[in-house]
Amino acid sequence: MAYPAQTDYPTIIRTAQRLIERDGVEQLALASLANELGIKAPSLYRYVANKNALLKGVVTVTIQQLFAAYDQVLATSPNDAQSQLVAISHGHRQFAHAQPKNYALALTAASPEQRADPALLVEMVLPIQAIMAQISGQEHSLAALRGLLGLIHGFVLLELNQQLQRGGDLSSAFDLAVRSYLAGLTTLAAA
Amino acid sequence: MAYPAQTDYPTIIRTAQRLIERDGVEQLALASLANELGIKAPSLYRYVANKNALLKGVVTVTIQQLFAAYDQVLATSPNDAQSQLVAISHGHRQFAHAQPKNYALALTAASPEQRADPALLVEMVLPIQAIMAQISGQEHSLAALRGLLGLIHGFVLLELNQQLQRGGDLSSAFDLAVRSYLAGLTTLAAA
DNA sequence: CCTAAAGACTAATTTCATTAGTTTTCAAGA
DNA sequence: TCTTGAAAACTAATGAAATTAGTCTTTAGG
Repeated sequence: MAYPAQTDYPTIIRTAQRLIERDGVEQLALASLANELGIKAPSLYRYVANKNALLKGVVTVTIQQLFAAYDQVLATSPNDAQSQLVAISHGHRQFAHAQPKNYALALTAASPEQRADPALLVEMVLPIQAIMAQISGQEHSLAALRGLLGLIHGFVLLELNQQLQRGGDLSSAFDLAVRSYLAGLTTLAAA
Repeated sequence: MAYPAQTDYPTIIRTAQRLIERDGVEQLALASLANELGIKAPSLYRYVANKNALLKGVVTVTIQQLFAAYDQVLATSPNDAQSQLVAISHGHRQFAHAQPKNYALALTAASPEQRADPALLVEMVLPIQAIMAQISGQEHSLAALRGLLGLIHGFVLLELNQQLQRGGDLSSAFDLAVRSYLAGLTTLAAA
């Protein structure tokens, strides 16, 4: 009905993501974001309820992008479960390295109000669980999946937080860790 | 010299830790902390350079407590490497559950200025690496250690961030994951 | 006693998020 | 064409927090 919008929700989220990746979340002020969009801070409130809601939006999009990356990986990797899980692990890690700030925000948001809807996570991880079941058996597939996600996520976070600074090839350490876990699963969980 | 101090650095850190655990970091205002200590906010600046430095102090102490817990565990567990690493893993997880807010802060502090000195981490983790070497061999001990810490840390963090909400026994899933990883290591890294 | 400096206080200042109230633009109906 | 109303933005104000500046108070040591 009136007044042409000078921005929109997707643009706001995308811009916030960009600023976060460039300067860190702590530096993200609504005024800077608005400025980047060519509007004033209060105008943002037409689109988001408050700053927490804005961050939750960013977090949600980031997680969707992560799982889109999963799909990419699956589309171009061998058909056996082992290869696929290894490929997904590396894809996950690469994603995190490509946008470390947003990745960390998405999965370790301090305030519950900034976290993504847990149901989203569940939905997106189901296909992976199916693959995992081929290795661990149905019975242990949820537990086994949790272990793998934990391993990937924890390793990557330690990297991103500069807590693995003693040198050595981190990519091959990661690869060894994932393969070891999967190898162990086949002997333990299948038994 | 003069004027009897109404507080001191250790007390400030301990009190901050308590408030963080009770209300979350986002809620920690210097005014509240000061109030809890019976002083006014500006007086805190006698003891810490700024809020980031305060948080870094909290983070450092939390990590020291975590590794003290490691020592506790090692003192009362069997002598074989496998048992010790499993015990440490569970001890780590229990520590995180006992003080989730401080744990998350300590290991995922957003701002680098709030993070603990990386050298501290290295120093404290060396004994664990020695144990790990018995399983993985010297050559792979650093990589293997990184995988285990990642696994533990990631699993716990997913739990704390409410991202493992689909039911099932998380303790046994954790146990399975750790044992699988260690089992896989013996076959892969030792080979 | 005096005094100097440590330690605490009050009173700004600054930076943000958020709210209130107002103005502008333009689509649609008279 | 003119009016109008509502969406979208703006300016100005409020309030919370961290931090800084400047001042007072206590007491150990001379």
